[in-house]
Amino acid sequence: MSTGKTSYHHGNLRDALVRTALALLEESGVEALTLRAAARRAGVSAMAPYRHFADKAALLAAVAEQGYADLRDRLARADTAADPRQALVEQGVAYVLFARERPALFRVMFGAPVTGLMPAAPSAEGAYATLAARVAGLVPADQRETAVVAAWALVHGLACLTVDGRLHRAGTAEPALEELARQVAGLFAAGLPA
Amino acid sequence: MSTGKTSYHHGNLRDALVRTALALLEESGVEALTLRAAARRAGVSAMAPYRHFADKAALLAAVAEQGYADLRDRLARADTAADPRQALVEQGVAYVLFARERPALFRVMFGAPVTGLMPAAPSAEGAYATLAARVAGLVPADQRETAVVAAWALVHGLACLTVDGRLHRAGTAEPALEELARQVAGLFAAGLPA
DNA sequence: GGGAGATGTTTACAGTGTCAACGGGGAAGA
DNA sequence: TCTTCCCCGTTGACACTGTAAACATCTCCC
Repeated sequence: MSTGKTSYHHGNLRDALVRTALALLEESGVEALTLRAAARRAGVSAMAPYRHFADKAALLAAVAEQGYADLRDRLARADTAADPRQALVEQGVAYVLFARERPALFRVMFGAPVTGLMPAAPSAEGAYATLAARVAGLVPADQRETAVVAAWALVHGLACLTVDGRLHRAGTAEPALEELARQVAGLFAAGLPA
Repeated sequence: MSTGKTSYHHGNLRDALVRTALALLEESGVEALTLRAAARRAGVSAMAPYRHFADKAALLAAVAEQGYADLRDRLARADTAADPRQALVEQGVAYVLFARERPALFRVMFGAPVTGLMPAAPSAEGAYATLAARVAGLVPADQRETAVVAAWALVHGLACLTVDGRLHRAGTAEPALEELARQVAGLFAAGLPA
Protein backbone atom coordinates (compact mmCIF):
# COMPACT_ATOMS: atom_id res chain seq x y z
CA MET A 1 0.00 0.00 0.00
CA SER A 2 2.32 2.75 -1.03
CA THR A 3 0.15 4.94 -3.18
CA GLY A 4 -3.02 4.65 -1.12
CA LYS A 5 -4.35 7.90 0.16
CA THR A 6 -4.74 6.87 3.79
CA SER A 7 -1.52 5.01 4.23
CA TYR A 8 -0.82 5.68 7.88
CA HIS A 9 -2.27 7.00 11.07
CA HIS A 10 -4.39 9.55 9.46
CA GLY A 11 -3.29 9.40 5.90
CA ASN A 12 -1.08 12.19 4.79
CA LEU A 13 -2.14 14.86 7.22
CA ARG A 14 -0.05 17.55 5.71
CA ASP A 15 -1.94 17.71 2.44
CA ALA A 16 -5.24 17.23 4.21
CA LEU A 17 -4.50 20.22 6.41
CA VAL A 18 -3.62 22.41 3.48
CA ARG A 19 -6.81 21.42 1.69
CA THR A 20 -8.85 21.94 4.83
CA ALA A 21 -7.27 25.33 5.36
CA LEU A 22 -8.11 26.35 1.82
CA ALA A 23 -11.69 25.23 2.33
CA LEU A 24 -12.04 27.17 5.56
CA LEU A 25 -10.59 30.18 3.84
CA GLU A 26 -13.04 30.17 0.98
CA GLU A 27 -16.01 29.32 3.16
CA SER A 28 -15.57 31.65 6.09
CA GLY A 29 -12.78 34.07 5.39
CA VAL A 30 -9.34 34.57 6.73
CA GLU A 31 -10.15 35.04 10.41
CA ALA A 32 -11.88 31.66 10.44
CA LEU A 33 -8.68 29.96 9.42
CA THR A 34 -7.32 28.91 12.76
CA LEU A 35 -4.91 26.12 13.44
CA ARG A 36 -7.35 24.44 15.77
CA ALA A 37 -10.24 24.74 13.37
CA ALA A 38 -8.20 23.14 10.61
CA ALA A 39 -7.16 20.32 12.92
CA ARG A 40 -10.74 19.86 14.10
CA ARG A 41 -12.10 19.61 10.60
CA ALA A 42 -9.35 17.23 9.60
CA GLY A 43 -10.49 15.04 12.47
CA VAL A 44 -7.31 15.35 14.44
CA SER A 45 -6.17 16.84 17.73
CA ALA A 46 -5.13 20.46 18.10
CA MET A 47 -1.45 19.59 18.36
CA ALA A 48 -1.27 17.24 15.42
CA PRO A 49 -0.50 19.94 12.85
CA TYR A 50 2.75 20.65 14.67
CA ARG A 51 4.14 17.35 13.41
CA HIS A 52 3.97 18.83 9.89
CA PHE A 53 4.23 22.58 10.33
CA ALA A 54 6.53 24.49 12.63
CA ASP A 55 3.77 26.93 13.52
CA LYS A 56 0.69 28.60 12.13
CA ALA A 57 2.73 30.79 9.84
CA ALA A 58 4.17 27.68 8.20
CA LEU A 59 0.69 26.38 7.43
CA LEU A 60 -0.26 29.74 5.99
CA ALA A 61 2.88 29.68 3.89
CA ALA A 62 1.91 26.30 2.48
CA VAL A 63 -1.56 27.59 1.69
CA ALA A 64 -0.06 30.66 0.06
CA GLU A 65 2.21 28.43 -1.97
CA GLN A 66 -0.85 26.71 -3.40
CA GLY A 67 -2.33 30.11 -4.12
CA TYR A 68 0.76 31.27 -5.97
CA ALA A 69 0.64 28.19 -8.16
CA ASP A 70 -3.04 28.75 -8.94
CA LEU A 71 -2.40 32.39 -9.75
CA ARG A 72 0.47 31.54 -12.04
CA ASP A 73 -1.67 29.02 -13.91
CA ARG A 74 -4.43 31.52 -14.19
CA LEU A 75 -2.13 34.16 -15.65
CA ALA A 76 -0.65 31.67 -18.08
CA ARG A 77 -4.11 30.58 -19.18
CA ALA A 78 -5.15 34.18 -19.80
CA ASP A 79 -2.10 34.87 -21.92
CA THR A 80 -3.55 33.74 -25.23
CA ALA A 81 -4.10 36.85 -27.33
CA ALA A 82 -2.03 37.17 -30.48
CA ASP A 83 -1.30 40.83 -29.85
CA PRO A 84 1.26 40.95 -27.02
CA ARG A 85 -0.18 44.16 -25.67
CA GLN A 86 -3.61 42.57 -25.51
CA ALA A 87 -2.13 39.50 -23.86
CA LEU A 88 -0.66 41.69 -21.15
CA VAL A 89 -4.01 43.33 -20.57
CA GLU A 90 -5.69 39.95 -20.23
CA GLN A 91 -3.11 38.84 -17.70
CA GLY A 92 -3.85 41.92 -15.67
CA VAL A 93 -7.56 41.27 -15.79
CA ALA A 94 -6.98 37.67 -14.73
CA TYR A 95 -4.90 38.83 -11.78
CA VAL A 96 -7.65 41.11 -10.55
CA LEU A 97 -10.39 38.54 -11.07
CA PHE A 98 -8.39 35.97 -9.17
CA ALA A 99 -8.28 38.34 -6.22
CA ARG A 100 -11.97 39.04 -6.36
CA GLU A 101 -12.94 35.40 -6.60
CA ARG A 102 -10.68 34.21 -3.82
CA PRO A 103 -10.23 37.23 -1.58
CA ALA A 104 -9.33 35.33 1.58
CA LEU A 105 -6.67 33.31 -0.19
CA PHE A 106 -5.35 36.47 -1.78
CA ARG A 107 -5.06 38.04 1.63
CA VAL A 108 -3.12 35.08 2.95
CA MET A 109 -0.83 35.24 -0.05
CA PHE A 110 -0.08 38.93 0.18
CA GLY A 111 -1.35 40.12 3.53
CA ALA A 112 1.70 39.24 5.57
CA PRO A 113 5.30 40.20 5.06
CA VAL A 114 7.33 37.59 3.28
CA THR A 115 9.31 35.58 5.79
CA GLY A 116 12.89 34.61 5.21
CA LEU A 117 12.36 30.91 4.84
CA MET A 118 8.97 31.01 3.21
CA PRO A 119 9.02 28.36 0.51
CA ALA A 120 6.37 30.44 -1.19
CA ALA A 121 8.91 32.52 -3.01
CA PRO A 122 9.59 30.28 -6.01
CA SER A 123 5.99 30.00 -7.15
CA ALA A 124 5.39 33.64 -6.43
CA GLU A 125 8.18 34.31 -8.80
CA GLY A 126 6.46 31.96 -11.17
CA ALA A 127 3.51 34.30 -11.40
CA TYR A 128 5.86 37.24 -11.47
CA ALA A 129 7.83 35.68 -14.29
CA THR A 130 4.71 35.03 -16.32
CA LEU A 131 3.78 38.68 -16.14
CA ALA A 132 7.31 39.90 -16.58
CA ALA A 133 7.81 37.92 -19.76
CA ARG A 134 4.98 39.76 -21.46
CA VAL A 135 6.15 43.16 -20.37
CA ALA A 136 9.70 42.46 -21.38
CA GLY A 137 8.66 41.87 -24.95
CA LEU A 138 6.97 45.24 -25.14
CA VAL A 139 9.42 47.83 -23.93
CA PRO A 140 13.00 48.77 -24.72
CA ALA A 141 15.60 47.00 -22.62
CA ASP A 142 16.62 49.99 -20.58
CA GLN A 143 13.13 50.45 -19.20
CA ARG A 144 12.31 46.81 -18.82
CA GLU A 145 12.90 46.52 -15.09
CA THR A 146 10.86 49.61 -14.34
CA ALA A 147 8.03 48.56 -16.61
CA VAL A 148 7.79 45.12 -15.05
CA VAL A 149 7.56 46.54 -11.56
CA ALA A 150 5.03 49.09 -12.75
CA ALA A 151 2.84 46.45 -14.36
CA TRP A 152 2.95 44.27 -11.30
CA ALA A 153 2.23 47.18 -8.99
CA LEU A 154 -0.67 48.28 -11.14
CA VAL A 155 -2.52 44.98 -11.18
CA HIS A 156 -1.57 44.16 -7.61
CA GLY A 157 -2.84 47.51 -6.42
CA LEU A 158 -6.08 47.12 -8.27
CA ALA A 159 -6.46 43.65 -6.80
CA CYS A 160 -5.81 44.90 -3.27
CA LEU A 161 -8.27 47.74 -3.59
CA THR A 162 -10.84 45.31 -4.92
CA VAL A 163 -10.32 42.81 -2.13
CA ASP A 164 -10.67 45.55 0.46
CA GLY A 165 -13.83 46.84 -1.14
CA ARG A 166 -12.36 50.23 -1.87
CA LEU A 167 -13.55 50.64 -5.42
CA HIS A 168 -17.22 50.81 -4.58
CA ARG A 169 -17.68 54.52 -4.81
CA ALA A 170 -21.24 55.48 -5.51
CA GLY A 171 -22.81 53.22 -8.06
CA THR A 172 -19.87 51.07 -9.09
CA ALA A 173 -21.50 47.68 -9.18
CA GLU A 174 -19.68 44.40 -8.78
CA PRO A 175 -19.95 43.13 -12.36
CA ALA A 176 -18.22 46.25 -13.63
CA LEU A 177 -14.93 45.15 -12.17
CA GLU A 178 -13.75 43.16 -15.15
CA GLU A 179 -14.48 46.05 -17.45
CA LEU A 180 -12.73 48.46 -15.13
CA ALA A 181 -9.69 46.23 -14.90
CA ARG A 182 -9.56 45.94 -18.67
CA GLN A 183 -9.71 49.70 -19.10
CA VAL A 184 -7.07 50.34 -16.46
CA ALA A 185 -4.73 47.72 -17.84
CA GLY A 186 -5.42 48.97 -21.35
CA LEU A 187 -4.56 52.51 -20.43
CA PHE A 188 -1.29 51.32 -18.95
CA ALA A 189 -0.40 49.08 -21.86
CA ALA A 190 -1.17 51.82 -24.35
CA GLY A 191 1.17 54.20 -22.57
CA LEU A 192 4.11 51.82 -22.58
CA PRO A 193 7.02 53.13 -24.66
CA ALA A 194 7.48 51.19 -27.86
CA MET B 1 -10.70 72.98 34.43
CA SER B 2 -12.18 72.41 31.05
CA THR B 3 -9.13 72.31 28.82
CA GLY B 4 -6.85 70.43 31.19
CA LYS B 5 -5.58 67.17 29.89
CA THR B 6 -6.58 65.01 32.83
CA SER B 7 -9.93 66.52 33.54
CA TYR B 8 -11.81 63.50 34.77
CA HIS B 9 -11.37 59.94 35.81
CA HIS B 10 -8.57 59.39 33.39
CA GLY B 11 -8.67 62.40 31.17
CA ASN B 12 -9.97 61.86 27.70
CA LEU B 13 -9.25 58.21 27.31
CA ARG B 14 -10.36 58.01 23.73
CA ASP B 15 -7.60 60.18 22.35
CA ALA B 16 -5.07 58.62 24.68
CA LEU B 17 -5.95 55.17 23.39
CA VAL B 18 -5.59 56.22 19.79
CA ARG B 19 -2.22 57.76 20.50
CA THR B 20 -1.12 54.72 22.46
CA ALA B 21 -2.25 52.42 19.68
CA LEU B 22 -0.27 54.42 17.14
CA ALA B 23 2.80 54.23 19.36
CA LEU B 24 2.47 50.47 19.79
CA LEU B 25 2.06 50.14 16.06
CA GLU B 26 5.22 52.02 15.19
CA GLU B 27 7.24 50.43 17.96
CA SER B 28 6.33 46.80 17.68
CA GLY B 29 4.25 46.23 14.58
CA VAL B 30 0.68 45.35 13.94
CA GLU B 31 0.46 42.12 15.89
CA ALA B 32 1.59 43.95 19.02
CA LEU B 33 -1.38 46.25 18.81
CA THR B 34 -3.80 44.50 21.10
CA LEU B 35 -6.69 46.05 22.93
CA ARG B 36 -5.34 44.91 26.26
CA ALA B 37 -1.86 46.20 25.53
CA ALA B 38 -3.21 49.60 24.59
CA ALA B 39 -5.29 49.71 27.77
CA ARG B 40 -2.34 48.57 29.84
CA ARG B 41 -0.08 51.25 28.47
CA ALA B 42 -2.73 53.88 28.93
CA GLY B 43 -2.81 52.85 32.57
CA VAL B 44 -6.33 51.60 32.50
CA SER B 45 -8.15 48.28 32.86
CA ALA B 46 -8.72 45.90 29.97
CA MET B 47 -12.40 46.75 29.68
CA ALA B 48 -12.07 50.51 29.80
CA PRO B 49 -11.66 50.93 26.04
CA TYR B 50 -15.14 49.53 25.56
CA ARG B 51 -16.58 52.74 26.99
CA HIS B 52 -15.19 54.53 23.92
CA PHE B 53 -14.99 51.91 21.19
CA ALA B 54 -17.54 49.27 20.31
CA ASP B 55 -14.82 46.70 19.75
CA LYS B 56 -11.26 46.30 18.62
CA ALA B 57 -12.18 47.01 15.02
CA ALA B 58 -13.54 50.40 16.06
CA LEU B 59 -10.25 51.33 17.66
CA LEU B 60 -8.40 50.20 14.55
CA ALA B 61 -10.75 52.31 12.47
CA ALA B 62 -9.94 55.35 14.56
CA VAL B 63 -6.23 54.66 14.16
CA ALA B 64 -6.70 54.23 10.43
CA GLU B 65 -8.58 57.51 10.33
CA GLN B 66 -5.53 59.23 11.74
CA GLY B 67 -3.40 57.47 9.16
CA TYR B 68 -5.60 58.63 6.31
CA ALA B 69 -5.30 62.20 7.48
CA ASP B 70 -1.53 61.93 7.70
CA LEU B 71 -1.34 60.40 4.26
CA ARG B 72 -3.49 63.11 2.77
CA ASP B 73 -1.29 65.79 4.29
CA ARG B 74 1.77 64.06 3.01
CA LEU B 75 0.41 63.90 -0.52
CA ALA B 76 -0.62 67.51 -0.41
CA ARG B 77 2.81 68.54 0.84
CA ALA B 78 4.49 66.62 -1.98
CA ASP B 79 2.35 68.27 -4.61
CA THR B 80 4.54 71.31 -5.20
CA ALA B 81 6.14 70.92 -8.61
CA ALA B 82 5.16 73.45 -11.24
CA ASP B 83 4.83 70.80 -13.93
CA PRO B 84 1.60 68.92 -13.18
CA ARG B 85 3.04 65.68 -14.46
CA GLN B 86 5.97 66.05 -12.13
CA ALA B 87 3.64 66.89 -9.26
CA LEU B 88 1.77 63.67 -9.87
CA VAL B 89 5.00 61.71 -9.81
CA GLU B 90 5.97 63.31 -6.52
CA GLN B 91 2.64 62.43 -5.01
CA GLY B 92 3.19 58.83 -6.01
CA VAL B 93 6.64 58.78 -4.47
CA ALA B 94 5.24 60.28 -1.28
CA TYR B 95 2.56 57.59 -1.12
CA VAL B 96 5.14 54.84 -1.35
CA LEU B 97 7.51 56.43 1.13
CA PHE B 98 4.68 56.86 3.60
CA ALA B 99 4.04 53.14 3.39
CA ARG B 100 7.68 52.28 3.89
CA GLU B 101 8.13 54.59 6.83
CA ARG B 102 5.00 53.51 8.66
CA PRO B 103 4.35 49.98 7.46
CA ALA B 104 2.31 48.86 10.44
CA LEU B 105 0.02 51.85 10.20
CA PHE B 106 -0.30 51.31 6.48
CA ARG B 107 -1.34 47.75 7.11
CA VAL B 108 -4.00 48.83 9.57
CA MET B 109 -5.26 51.38 7.07
CA PHE B 110 -5.48 49.02 4.13
CA GLY B 111 -5.09 45.51 5.46
CA ALA B 112 -8.69 44.94 6.42
CA PRO B 113 -11.81 45.23 4.32
CA VAL B 114 -13.59 48.52 4.74
CA THR B 115 -16.52 48.07 7.09
CA GLY B 116 -19.87 49.61 6.40
CA LEU B 117 -19.82 52.12 9.20
CA MET B 118 -16.14 52.87 9.21
CA PRO B 119 -15.81 56.61 9.70
CA ALA B 120 -12.48 56.28 7.98
CA ALA B 121 -14.01 56.77 4.57
CA PRO B 122 -14.08 60.59 4.41
CA SER B 123 -10.38 61.10 5.08
CA ALA B 124 -9.50 58.20 2.87
CA GLU B 125 -11.32 60.02 0.16
CA GLY B 126 -9.34 63.04 1.15
CA ALA B 127 -6.13 61.34 0.10
CA TYR B 128 -7.90 59.93 -2.90
CA ALA B 129 -9.15 63.34 -3.90
CA THR B 130 -5.69 64.85 -3.60
CA LEU B 131 -4.34 62.31 -6.03
CA ALA B 132 -7.37 62.43 -8.29
CA ALA B 133 -7.19 66.18 -8.70
CA ARG B 134 -3.73 65.92 -10.22
CA VAL B 135 -4.68 63.13 -12.58
CA ALA B 136 -7.83 64.87 -13.67
CA GLY B 137 -5.86 67.84 -14.92
CA LEU B 138 -3.72 65.65 -17.12
CA VAL B 139 -6.02 63.45 -19.17
CA PRO B 140 -9.04 64.00 -21.41
CA ALA B 141 -12.35 63.87 -19.62
CA ASP B 142 -13.50 60.58 -21.08
CA GLN B 143 -10.52 58.73 -19.61
CA ARG B 144 -10.39 60.57 -16.35
CA GLU B 145 -12.11 57.96 -14.20
CA THR B 146 -9.96 55.18 -15.56
CA ALA B 147 -6.77 57.17 -15.19
CA VAL B 148 -7.51 58.07 -11.57
CA VAL B 149 -8.11 54.46 -10.64
CA ALA B 150 -5.00 53.42 -12.52
CA ALA B 151 -2.85 55.99 -10.74
CA TRP B 152 -4.17 55.00 -7.36
CA ALA B 153 -3.75 51.31 -8.09
CA LEU B 154 -0.21 51.86 -9.29
CA VAL B 155 1.04 53.67 -6.22
CA HIS B 156 -1.01 51.57 -3.85
CA GLY B 157 0.31 48.38 -5.39
CA LEU B 158 3.87 49.60 -5.17
CA ALA B 159 3.28 50.55 -1.54
CA CYS B 160 1.80 47.13 -0.72
CA LEU B 161 4.64 45.28 -2.36
CA THR B 162 7.10 47.43 -0.48
CA VAL B 163 5.43 46.91 2.88
CA ASP B 164 5.37 43.17 2.33
CA GLY B 165 9.03 43.14 1.36
CA ARG B 166 8.35 41.81 -2.09
CA LEU B 167 10.60 44.12 -4.04
CA HIS B 168 13.83 42.81 -2.61
CA ARG B 169 14.87 40.62 -5.47
CA ALA B 170 18.57 40.04 -5.60
CA GLY B 171 20.49 43.19 -4.82
CA THR B 172 17.71 45.74 -4.61
CA ALA B 173 18.77 47.65 -1.55
CA GLU B 174 16.48 49.68 0.66
CA PRO B 175 17.61 53.17 -0.29
CA ALA B 176 16.80 52.47 -3.92
CA LEU B 177 13.08 52.51 -3.22
CA GLU B 178 12.59 56.21 -3.72
CA GLU B 179 14.37 56.09 -7.03
CA LEU B 180 12.37 53.04 -8.10
CA ALA B 181 9.10 54.71 -7.17
CA ARG B 182 10.07 57.80 -9.11
CA GLN B 183 10.88 55.79 -12.19
CA VAL B 184 7.71 53.74 -12.00
CA ALA B 185 5.51 56.76 -11.45
CA GLY B 186 7.39 58.59 -14.18
CA LEU B 187 6.82 55.80 -16.64
CA PHE B 188 3.13 55.88 -15.88
CA ALA B 189 2.81 59.64 -16.06
CA ALA B 190 4.70 59.77 -19.33
CA GLY B 191 2.31 57.25 -20.85
CA LEU B 192 -0.81 59.17 -19.91
CA PRO B 193 -2.74 60.39 -22.96
CA ALA B 194 -2.51 64.11 -23.39
C1' DG C 1 9.37 -10.42 17.27
C1' DG C 2 11.34 -6.14 19.05
C1' DG C 3 13.37 -1.80 19.25
C1' DA C 4 13.08 2.79 17.07
C1' DG C 5 11.39 6.66 15.22
C1' DA C 6 7.70 8.99 13.14
C1' DT C 7 2.91 10.42 14.09
C1' DG C 8 -1.00 11.74 17.07
C1' DT C 9 -3.03 12.65 21.95
C1' DT C 10 -3.64 14.73 26.44
C1' DT C 11 -2.78 18.27 29.49
C1' DA C 12 -1.50 22.78 30.59
C1' DC C 13 -0.48 27.75 30.20
C1' DA C 14 -0.33 32.46 28.86
C1' DG C 15 -2.65 35.67 26.21
C1' DT C 16 -6.66 37.53 23.56
C1' DG C 17 -11.49 39.76 22.76
C1' DT C 18 -15.57 40.37 25.05
C1' DC C 19 -19.86 39.79 28.39
C1' DA C 20 -21.97 40.76 33.02
C1' DA C 21 -22.14 42.79 37.25
C1' DC C 22 -20.39 46.14 40.19
C1' DG C 23 -18.38 50.73 42.18
C1' DG C 24 -16.89 55.51 42.53
C1' DG C 25 -17.00 60.28 41.58
C1' DG C 26 -18.64 64.48 39.44
C1' DA C 27 -22.76 66.98 38.15
C1' DA C 28 -27.61 68.25 38.45
C1' DG C 29 -31.73 68.88 40.96
C1' DA C 30 -34.06 69.18 45.84
C1' DT D 1 -26.11 71.74 51.10
C1' DC D 2 -27.51 67.14 50.34
C1' DT D 3 -29.10 63.60 47.42
C1' DT D 4 -29.51 61.23 43.32
C1' DC D 5 -28.13 59.68 38.96
C1' DC D 6 -25.30 58.52 35.33
C1' DC D 7 -21.02 58.34 33.04
C1' DC D 8 -16.62 56.08 33.39
C1' DG D 9 -13.88 52.77 34.92
C1' DT D 10 -13.04 48.03 37.56
C1' DT D 11 -13.23 43.11 38.67
C1' DG D 12 -14.21 38.56 37.36
C1' DA D 13 -15.36 35.22 34.13
C1' DC D 14 -15.66 32.73 29.67
C1' DA D 15 -14.53 30.84 25.24
C1' DC D 16 -11.07 30.83 22.25
C1' DT D 17 -6.37 31.01 20.36
C1' DG D 18 -1.28 29.37 19.61
C1' DT D 19 1.98 26.53 21.54
C1' DA D 20 5.19 23.78 25.06
C1' DA D 21 5.90 19.15 27.49
C1' DA D 22 5.04 14.64 28.27
C1' DC D 23 2.83 10.54 26.92
C1' DA D 24 0.75 6.93 23.76
C1' DT D 25 0.67 4.28 19.50
C1' DC D 26 1.44 2.71 15.06
C1' DT D 27 4.57 1.14 11.20
C1' DC D 28 8.85 -0.18 9.47
C1' DC D 29 13.12 -2.54 9.46
C1' DC D 30 16.37 -5.77 11.51
